Amino acid sequence: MDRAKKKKLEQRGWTVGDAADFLELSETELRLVEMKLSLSARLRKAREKKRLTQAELADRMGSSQSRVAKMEAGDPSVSLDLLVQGLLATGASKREIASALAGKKTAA
Amino acid sequence: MDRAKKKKLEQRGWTVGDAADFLELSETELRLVEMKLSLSARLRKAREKKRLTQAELADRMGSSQSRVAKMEAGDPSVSLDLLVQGLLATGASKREIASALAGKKTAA
DNA sequence: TTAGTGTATGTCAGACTTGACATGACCGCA
DNA sequence: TGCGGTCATGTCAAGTCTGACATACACTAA
Repeated sequence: MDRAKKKKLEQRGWTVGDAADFLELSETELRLVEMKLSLSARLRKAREKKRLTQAELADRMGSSQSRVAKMEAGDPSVSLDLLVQGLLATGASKREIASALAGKKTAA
Repeated sequence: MDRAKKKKLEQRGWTVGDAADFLELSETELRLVEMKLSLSARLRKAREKKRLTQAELADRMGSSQSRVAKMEAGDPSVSLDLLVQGLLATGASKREIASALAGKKTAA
């Protein structure tokens, strides 16, 4: 399955850059990882702009500080769902989330 | 939240937590669900445009016909991750996915 | 130093998601 | 009428993700 490959990648900690030697990590998977990284970067910016601590944001979304840290760190154990929930919890709009997902520059 | 809207969602199998004290959380939940529904609608359009059957798309993404059906049906058991992977498998770009996520009309 | 605040990282049981399968409904066609 | 192709829905073992916790690190102030 595709999943085995993905897991292999994840064990190397998102070696997104040059997975060339790493079997054909499908183009799709790379794009998905890129999106996640874009969102996690945006999440940190959004949280800092709101001057929230990780613990405060965690509280807002019913999660924990450690998971928020992982979200912002782009940890492979974090789903797209959770990243989006995190951004929503900072008050981001769908449009803002979409823009982050597309990889646009942080406007703030 | 709008009663009719909620009912509609529940008919599709989504359970929307509705305690008054969790109003804010429900609001973000709702937005998340809206995004998923937008993406699933877009997925069906993208697949049909490419003239792929559910089984063919499933094959492309290493999944199964039944799961693709659930994706397009907006089944709650389908994650955002999987929907995005599905769209990527149809050849959609990040920008197109972002646009779908934001709820824009299908432009193409 | 010690204390306080904020963040990072590893672990794990329990909850959730997944692919696969079975099965049924629908449609067009011979 | 049956047949082949497509899609929908339910189920479930196996796999993944999650919140919580413990702990460590960085920095600041007393």
